[in-house]
Amino acid sequence: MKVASWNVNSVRTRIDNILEWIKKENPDILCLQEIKVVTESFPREPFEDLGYNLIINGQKSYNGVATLSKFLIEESITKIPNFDDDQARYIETVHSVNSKVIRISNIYLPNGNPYPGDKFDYKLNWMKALKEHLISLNIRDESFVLLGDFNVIPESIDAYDADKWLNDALFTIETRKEFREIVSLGLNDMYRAYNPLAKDFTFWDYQRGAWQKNEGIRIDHILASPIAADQISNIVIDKEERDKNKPSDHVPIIAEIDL
DNA sequence: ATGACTTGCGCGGCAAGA
Repeated sequence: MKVASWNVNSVRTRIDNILEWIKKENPDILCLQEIKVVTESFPREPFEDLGYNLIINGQKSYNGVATLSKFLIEESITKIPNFDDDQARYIETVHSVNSKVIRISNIYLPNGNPYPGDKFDYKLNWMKALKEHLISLNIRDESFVLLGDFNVIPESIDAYDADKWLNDALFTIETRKEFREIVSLGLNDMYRAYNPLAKDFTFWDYQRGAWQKNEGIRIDHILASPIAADQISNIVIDKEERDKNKPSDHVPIIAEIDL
């Protein structure tokens, strides 16, 4: 089955692109970030018509995440437990697939700029709360995938020019340290695992002709527990989507997972 | 280069993104 993540930068503005992409890729589970709409106004029907069950965690104007699944969603939560968050950035779901299960956390991790400042502190606190929650889950003992827009450039190879990002909240040493601590709980960066030396990106700014100059960064990730990693047989970044009319500034990342 | 895009909100021009 295909599990995908995509920061769509407004689900209502991007609806035609998303539906066209779904018809092309036919993902079984699709995790969206930055839907920029309240839950009640999410355009449910076109997705339900394509056979998806929906869990939506929306917010007015900013943020918001949605998880679409062709499978039965047995459990879902829309908050990181024990973390008081007034922004819609998390959905955790358990999907029942042919009598097997997979747990998926769909995240829109805070941007954190400007650095330093309150927004950066919020980002680090959010990451620490996520880490504490992942510790409480026994992710080493189940098929677990953590995916979404991390707003983290893990290593220098993940930016067109890392020197330009040294004091940015996406790449500061504190951000990368916290990311490593999350990975160290037993998660694998699947795109990097399959492409050890690739300088590939998932985001290109709308400004300065960044796409045309390939000045991108890799900040959308699919991390997998050991059991899930063994179930993943391929992972791709669909950069062609960035060339479409009225694109999101992020492109989808898709994993092939067979439970 | 102080900007440069794009979106939501809401109807003028910010805030936020990364």
